[in-house]
Amino acid sequence: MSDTPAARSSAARGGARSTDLPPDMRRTSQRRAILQALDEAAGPLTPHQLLERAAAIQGSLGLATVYRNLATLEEAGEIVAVHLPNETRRYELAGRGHHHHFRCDQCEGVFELATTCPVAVLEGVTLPGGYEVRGHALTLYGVCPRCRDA
Amino acid sequence: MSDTPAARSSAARGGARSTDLPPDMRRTSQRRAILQALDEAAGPLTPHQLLERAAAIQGSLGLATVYRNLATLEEAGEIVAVHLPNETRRYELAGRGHHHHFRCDQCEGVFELATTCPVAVLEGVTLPGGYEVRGHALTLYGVCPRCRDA
DNA sequence: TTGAGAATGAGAGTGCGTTCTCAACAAGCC
DNA sequence: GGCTTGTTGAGAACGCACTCTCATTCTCAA
Repeated sequence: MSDTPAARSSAARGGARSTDLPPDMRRTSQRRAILQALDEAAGPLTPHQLLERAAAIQGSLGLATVYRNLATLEEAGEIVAVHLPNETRRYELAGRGHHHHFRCDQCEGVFELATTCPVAVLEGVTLPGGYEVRGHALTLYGVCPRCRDA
Repeated sequence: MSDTPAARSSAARGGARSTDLPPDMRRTSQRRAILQALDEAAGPLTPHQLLERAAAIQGSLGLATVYRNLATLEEAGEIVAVHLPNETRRYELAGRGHHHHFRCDQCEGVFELATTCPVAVLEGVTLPGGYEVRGHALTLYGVCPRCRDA
């Protein structure tokens, strides 16, 4: 647990990020648990994963609370939604810069990658056919280290 | 209509591809209309788009027929499903080789790209962290030529 | 031409992610 | 401590993509 991407990213930001809430937002235990779960994750989480992990931190909480807080926190710019092909929406903490995700074919987990983006070269380019590129979505698939070693 | 990607791809394959059905599959007018609609499209289509376009070719047909044929044709290897982030499943004719898609932010259309793949370099590579890459999904976003000129 | 059975169409049904409702609770200002 | 009001939890409700049902129609081998 000491060198997971989550542990590293948490350390890089100085730890107790989960208390950084906009001033007009009440600091409830549920909200803090949701942010803590996102902070400790190695990649973006689905609402159901978040429900599970936040419940492990906080006691128990309702699915409606998770959805409500995701909407509120996204609007406040604290978190961002992550869409992967053929997957339900996931969420991760905002402010992590441009990065992509890796999805393990075996455990179906999604992880944040630190690899430099191979698609950046196309940004702003007009492709043959006249398509003006303004953004991209890249997901890598394969086997995560945990599943390979298992 | 004479130089769309669809027209070009159709011409490249010699035209009346839509009659190439597996021998154990009955050649109904609905089935032919579905394949013709896919053949004439500039990119993958959703079941509803397909319903609309096949109906324009054939008269009218039911949504269940579209879904049933998509499943049958996919199983037969005639078509492939295309998953884009935050979009419902789309379908395109099989055998078009490795390519990616461009989604227009304005008209929300999805187009097939002929651009060489910038991610191929990562195929088979093990990334820092131990992630073994075995595949990828890339979608480019921006403005299509039609919307830019409009 | 005919008959078996594959395919169709319309609409009801299903599954799943997400949102709404409303009474009870709790954060935070006075 | 008391009060205001934002927040919560449980479950019903919703929306949408997709599948099933079944009577009818159509394809195609014999």
